[in-house]
Amino acid sequence: MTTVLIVDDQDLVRIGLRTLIDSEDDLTCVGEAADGLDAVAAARRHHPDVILMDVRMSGVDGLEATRRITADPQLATSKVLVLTTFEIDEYVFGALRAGASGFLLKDTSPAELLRAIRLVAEGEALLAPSATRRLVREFVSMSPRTRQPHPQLDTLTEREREVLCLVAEGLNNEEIAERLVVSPATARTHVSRAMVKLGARDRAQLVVFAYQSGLAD
Amino acid sequence: MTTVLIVDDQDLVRIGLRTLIDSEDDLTCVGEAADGLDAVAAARRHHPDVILMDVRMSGVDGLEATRRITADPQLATSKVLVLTTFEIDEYVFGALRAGASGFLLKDTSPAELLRAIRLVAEGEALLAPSATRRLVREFVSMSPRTRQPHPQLDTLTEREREVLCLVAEGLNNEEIAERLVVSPATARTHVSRAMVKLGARDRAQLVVFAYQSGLAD
DNA sequence: GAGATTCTCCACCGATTGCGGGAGAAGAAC
DNA sequence: GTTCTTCTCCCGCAATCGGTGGAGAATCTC
Repeated sequence: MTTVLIVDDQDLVRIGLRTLIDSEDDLTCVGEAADGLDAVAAARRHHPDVILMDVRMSGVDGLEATRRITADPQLATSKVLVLTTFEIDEYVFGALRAGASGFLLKDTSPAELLRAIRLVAEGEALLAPSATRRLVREFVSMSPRTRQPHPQLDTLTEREREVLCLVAEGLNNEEIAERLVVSPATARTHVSRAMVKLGARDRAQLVVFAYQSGLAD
Repeated sequence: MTTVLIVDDQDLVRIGLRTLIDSEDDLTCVGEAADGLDAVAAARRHHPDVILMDVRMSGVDGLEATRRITADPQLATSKVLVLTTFEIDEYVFGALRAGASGFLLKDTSPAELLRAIRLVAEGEALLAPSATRRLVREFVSMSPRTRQPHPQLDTLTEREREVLCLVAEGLNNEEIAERLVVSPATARTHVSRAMVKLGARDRAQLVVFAYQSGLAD
């Protein structure tokens, strides 16, 4: 039997969800909460398998409550499924960063919602399709491969790129020389060439370039 | 009517998918391809709404084919739904970075697959639950908020943090002074203090710190 | 073999930088 | 009122740094 905690500040929504859940043989609603503080307390009391969490609530909101719940080692077995009327990037990403296992809109069909509860209880994750789209878009834009390396990087020789990496670690010329087992003069030459090619005045600007081009992380 | 292109190197899989799709009133299979090159050619010929794409194929694989298709402005209306037997991070993330709108496993139920095709055709995204979990985990670990700022950042005064940001832009002391409308001597003092507090020897090391602490991007 | 590229090293010079130390003014905290 | 913090500014010194020019050796290309 999968136990569910319902968190929503609207009585009607809670009643509807409870009715839906209790009508299923394998699901049971073990509690309700109307705000974030209640939610955390109820979660500690009941240790539900799944917590249906609304976002917009007075006082401690759903995202903060989710953070507190997922941060609590005692509640590691409780999964949070965020359920909201509004689909905003901030909500979607905030919920996932807060540790939510799922994100659905309230206009989801009852069948979908029940399926989501079961999936989340099994440890899987599930997002509304539009939320998935947002997440994917964000993921792609965050991906390092999207950040194509500056074309100027190709003008550097192999050795110069190597030196650039070391500069980006904060090493001075002497340390670079040690690492590469060359004379300090050589290290300086490479650094100088890299600066000319990349239009940098400083080694500091080299570091900036290295990070922004994705050479360093 | 939603048009579908099936790409898979196994005849049996293509036959099964075609039968499934053509049995639906609102879906029709307009073509098949057995490898990546065929897939791109067939897509250009038929402009399908949705392309079911296998990953593992000889020659040009599904991910590369997906990249070529999504990179083609002529094929902007075609959505790619990746369908594979193996769920590997590399496949999931690679598919999304390549521009896929969906990622499903071949053990998905026919009903789910059909639903996914319709959702993708509508411009939504859909992932297998386990793929969603991987994506969410990756997303959270990539998120800047996870990368908590170094505690040493708090030891800096407001002004010093400000100066640090400018150093991280590659500015020298004089330029920093101009920006903040103070004398170069003041800028140098702030930079020096920041270096002492952060244990940096160079302004280059300051830049490294700024990027790694998330102060700069 | 000639030419191009790359990696290696050196010398010199001026400029910026980092370091130490000092100091005044304004505001907050006690 | 005193103390603390922060922001502001200055001087001098040694070190590193960046710029310029030159040069030998190895490798690869044509």
